[in-house]
Amino acid sequence: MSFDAVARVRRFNRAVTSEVGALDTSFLGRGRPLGSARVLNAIGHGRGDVGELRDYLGLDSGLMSRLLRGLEEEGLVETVPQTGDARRRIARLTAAGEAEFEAYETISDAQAAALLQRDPHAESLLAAMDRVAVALGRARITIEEQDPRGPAARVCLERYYAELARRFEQGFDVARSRDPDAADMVRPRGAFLLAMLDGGPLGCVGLKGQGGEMGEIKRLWVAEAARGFGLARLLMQAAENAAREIGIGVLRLDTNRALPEARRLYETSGWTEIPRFNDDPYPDAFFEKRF
Amino acid sequence: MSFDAVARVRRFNRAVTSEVGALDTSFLGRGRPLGSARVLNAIGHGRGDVGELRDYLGLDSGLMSRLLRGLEEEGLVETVPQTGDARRRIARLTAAGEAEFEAYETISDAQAAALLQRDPHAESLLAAMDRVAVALGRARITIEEQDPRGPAARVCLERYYAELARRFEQGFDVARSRDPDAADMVRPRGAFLLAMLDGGPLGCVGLKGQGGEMGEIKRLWVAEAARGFGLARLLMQAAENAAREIGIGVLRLDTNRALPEARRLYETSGWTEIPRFNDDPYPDAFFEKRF
DNA sequence: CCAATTGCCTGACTAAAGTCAGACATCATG
DNA sequence: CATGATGTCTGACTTTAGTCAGGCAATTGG
Repeated sequence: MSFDAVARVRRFNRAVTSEVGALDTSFLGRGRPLGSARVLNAIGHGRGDVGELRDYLGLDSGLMSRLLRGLEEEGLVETVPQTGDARRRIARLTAAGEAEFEAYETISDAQAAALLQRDPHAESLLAAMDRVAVALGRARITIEEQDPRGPAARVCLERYYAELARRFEQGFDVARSRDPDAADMVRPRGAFLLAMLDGGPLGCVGLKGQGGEMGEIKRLWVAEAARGFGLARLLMQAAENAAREIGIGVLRLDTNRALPEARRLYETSGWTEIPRFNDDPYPDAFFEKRF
Repeated sequence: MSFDAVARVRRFNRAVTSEVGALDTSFLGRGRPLGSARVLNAIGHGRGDVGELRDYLGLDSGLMSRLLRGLEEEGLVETVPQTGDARRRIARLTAAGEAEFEAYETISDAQAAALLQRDPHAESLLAAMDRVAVALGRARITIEEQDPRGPAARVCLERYYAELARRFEQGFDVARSRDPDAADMVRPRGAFLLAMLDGGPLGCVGLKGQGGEMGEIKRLWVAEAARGFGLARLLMQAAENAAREIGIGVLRLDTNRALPEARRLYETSGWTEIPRFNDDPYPDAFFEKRF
């Protein structure tokens, strides 16, 4: 590694600290101390369990309790005992709290949008941010099953199609391809899996079923920023597990020579090449796996 | 811009905040409140002037004064009146302060190194971090004249050569090229300019003189993360200004078709193509500018 | 040389953040 | 059903951070 690698990381830290600090102080603009604001936001983002909150924010139990009570007195939060274990408490936003939370979200969104706006090449900035987020948050990546028509899935699919269009010599048009029916990638027939980090998608794979024991893998894609971490393998694993649950015993897929990394993945994870099994104009290689 | 651009920025913010927070709390591990630690580090990084310090850290003058005195009592810092204006004061580290500062630096460096180490593709992570740092710190980029044999310059040149090797079909070997003598790129004969952000280089350009009114532009390079912001143009402008100061009235340069963005820059900033004027094996296009 | 300004310092605050010991209710278990 | 463990809350702190009004010395500009 070149001498200055560490210096480059530290330059990054410096640049980012001042930006993050700016966000913090802008939170103060709403007349609430940072601590309370952080608690309110964490609750708004779905962290209800008081213990989990304390853990996430790294606060002492006494301080946590006091902050919560402060928010309660403002009428922004209410806490109820957890059903099943009344020692634990769950905090949730009241209507007023929801409104206040939205105000903070608006501030954050506006700052993010402003940053993108003042950059002449926002797309490359976003890609770089994704890359950094993955490096820092790798441990938090999870595989989730979601509807292929949901927003996160749609983002993945759009980016997947765009990438195919870039990489195939003849371009790519979804309409000409054998686009699987969404219903075939939802239980009970199939499944659609997403790799998620902090609420946003990083990759996807579709398991298309037809009710029988045959299934097909479709739409395997990983965001460029998240490549090289074995995510594709994880997604495929999850898809195979789903197939097993659904009762599918034979999986097929098609691919193209313009995607050598995909081919390598299949070849090293138990797939065998078979003759063409469809008339889709794009693929030129076909694989099968039984289990 | 796709629907989720803002969401991606916010995911980045979240990932980075926890990392930065971790650094902050690790600073606390040395038993000093964050405020004092920040002052100590700012001084260590060469920010001596008390007013500048206050400005940089965004602190009230009273608080600043108190923090400084605290550090003085610990024997880490001493302040002396500025020669010329005894109202202003300059803070500098004592030997003990230097040692303490180094300890903080070591913590930061170790965290940075650990981050790189646990990433399977550190080079791409660094590139992404550079890209983000540029986006956030664009306003802080400056053009500085430095020795072409200094560390920052050497980093640039190495990356420049590596890029030529990647982009030229026949590769690139400095030894075979007309490598300018460093002394020709230092005053009084020439100059070497760097685009700097937060102490690290983002690009460079060499102005090679021979004592006469002819000069040559060499080694124009901008880090990939900083392209598209007009840095090359700024560097060229600075080189021309330096040429004017030195008494150079005619500038030449050579380039290669494998670098179309360079060619475009020359064509749109007053350069005219001329016949080959040297026998370097790599260039295939030659330009001149008079002023 | 006098008045206004500048740069830093001090004292006297307030607010926020963080700590710690114990109280209290609830839960799990033998 | 007694016992210990768990999760949250309360009260009584200390430490940091931040604010504001003046004070003092040095400097600047008539």
